[in-house]
Amino acid sequence: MALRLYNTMSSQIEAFHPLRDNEVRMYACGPTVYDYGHIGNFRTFIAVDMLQRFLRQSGYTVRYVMNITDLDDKIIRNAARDGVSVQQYTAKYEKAFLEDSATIGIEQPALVRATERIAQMADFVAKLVEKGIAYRTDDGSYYFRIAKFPQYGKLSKKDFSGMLDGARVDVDEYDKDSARDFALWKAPKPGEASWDTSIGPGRPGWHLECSVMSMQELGESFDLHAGGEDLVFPHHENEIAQSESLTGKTLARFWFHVRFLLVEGEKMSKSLGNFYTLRDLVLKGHKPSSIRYLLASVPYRNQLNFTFDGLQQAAVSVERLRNFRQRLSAGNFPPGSNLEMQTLAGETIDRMRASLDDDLNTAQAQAAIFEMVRSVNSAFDAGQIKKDDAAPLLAALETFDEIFAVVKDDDGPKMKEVFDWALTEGREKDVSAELRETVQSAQMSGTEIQARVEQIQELRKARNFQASDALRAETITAANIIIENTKDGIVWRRK
RNA sequence: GGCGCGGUACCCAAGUGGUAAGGGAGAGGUCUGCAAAACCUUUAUGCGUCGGUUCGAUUCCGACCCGCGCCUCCA
Repeated sequence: MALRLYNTMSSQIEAFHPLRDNEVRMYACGPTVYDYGHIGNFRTFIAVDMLQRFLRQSGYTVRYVMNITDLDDKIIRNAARDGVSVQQYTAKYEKAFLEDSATIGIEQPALVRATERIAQMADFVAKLVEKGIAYRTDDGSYYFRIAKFPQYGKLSKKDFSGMLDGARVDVDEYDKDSARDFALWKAPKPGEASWDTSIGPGRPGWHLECSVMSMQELGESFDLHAGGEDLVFPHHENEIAQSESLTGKTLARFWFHVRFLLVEGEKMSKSLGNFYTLRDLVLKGHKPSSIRYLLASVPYRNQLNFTFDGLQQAAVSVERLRNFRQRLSAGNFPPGSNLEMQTLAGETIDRMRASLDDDLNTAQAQAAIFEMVRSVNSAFDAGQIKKDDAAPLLAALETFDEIFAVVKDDDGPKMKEVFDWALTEGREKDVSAELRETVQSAQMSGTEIQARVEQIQELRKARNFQASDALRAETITAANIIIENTKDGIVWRRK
C-alpha cells in the first residue's frame, strides 16, 4: 500500500509518486498576514501539516515551502488605519501566525515572503510580456491575457471558451483586453507601497507571488500544491496560467485542497458571531491539543462542523490517549513478553498507515489507535501486559502522534504564552477563569506537587483517609491536577 | 443559472453490493477505603425521502427535499 491522494486536477484519487525518487517538493499557499489566524485557516494548515508529517513518516524527504503574503489591499488599508508602516503591521501578524502555528502543533515549513521577491516577480512579468502573454496598459499595470492560455479553467473545471474570441468586455472600465484577464502587476497609486523595478514602478498582483516563489524554491515543476478550497479559483488557476504558459511544464502534479469548516453548523463569519481565532479559543480555556485533535479528526475533504461540544469531546479523547501513555510508561510489569501485544502493536501501525495512505483518512487512523488502547487496557486489567510489551505499544502510540501531535502534553506552557499575550495586549478581561486556572497549574512545580503527593501517600499508609482525602482535594484544586490512587501508588497529571 | 460536495444513533464521525468503525454522552455493572482511571454490558433491523436495478442496497441508478462550497483576490 502506498499513498493515494485526491487530485483536484483530475477529480480523482490517484497514486502519489514524487517526480524525483524519494524527495517530495510541496508548496502551500500561506496566510495573508493582516489579522490573527482563525480556526478555518488552521484547519487547512493542520491538514497540510499532517500530510507533510505522513510523507516523512513514509520515508520521503520533504521540502515544504509556504509563502507569507505580506502585501495586499487589506494590509495597506489596515496599516493606514492603525497609523503604522506596512512592515510593522505585517511583522506583528506574521509573528502571531508563526506562534499560533507552533501552538497548534504545526511544524514550520520553509517560509518565503512576497516583499522579498519583488524584483523576481517583475522579471517574471517581463518574460511573459516577451512571450506576448502579458501586456501593459496605459497606467503602467500589467495583465495576463488568458486568451493565450487555452487550458485556462482546467483546474476549476470552468469553461471560458466563450470569452477567448477576443470579445472586448467593458474595456473602458477595466482598461484591459478582456474582462477575465487578471492583474499581474498593479501600477502605483498615491499612498500605496510601490517598488521600482525592471518593468516600472508598482506592486505585484496576488497570484504572481506563488508562481515566482514556488518556481524559485521548488523548480518549474514540483509534486504537490496545497491550499484552502477557495483558492482553486481564481488563485490556483491563475498560478497555473502564469507558470505553465511561461515554462510549458506542469506546475504541480497534485493539487490538494482542504474543505472549509462550519462553526456550530453555519459558515463562520464575523456577522454571525461565530468567528474564532485560535487565540479566542485558548482565552476561553480550551487546550491547543483539543483544538488540533478536533480539526484533525475529520478527513480534510469532508466538511467539518466545529462545535464547542465537539471541542469538549476532543479534549476527553486526548485525555484518554494521555492516560494510556502514562499507564504504559509507569512500568511495574512482570518480566517477559506477550506475543499478542507485540502483534497488536504492529497491526495497529499497519492499520494507521493504511488509513492515512487512503487519502489521509484521519478518522480511521484514530479508530485504529483507540481500538488498540481498549485492547491493551483490557489486557492490563487482566495482568497480561509484560515488561517487554510496553516499548512496542508505546511505539505504536508514538507513530500515531508523529502525525496527530496531541499526546505529548505541552498545553500548559502554550496556554501561558497566550495568557501573557492577552496581558500585553490589554485584553485581560477576555481571559476566562479556565485559562487562569490552567496557567496557575503550570506554575506549581512538579517537585512541589510531588512533595504533596508523598504526604498524601504517608497519610494513606497510616490509614488516615480523612486527612489524605482532604489534602488530595486541596492539591487538586490548588494545582489544577488530577490525582489517582492506584495499587502501584499515586499518579498525578495536569488537567 | 453553471460546476462541485454532503445528509449515518442523543452529539461528533468512518465505512461497505451481503447486512453498520471509532470517540463523546446516557444507563447498568466490575474493580476500589473513597475518588479517579480502566474494563464489561447496553443505546441505529437502521444509514434524508420516494422509486428503480439486484437473490440482496445504507452502499449502484433516477427524481425530489435539505445543508454547504466555488463562480473576480475569504483557508
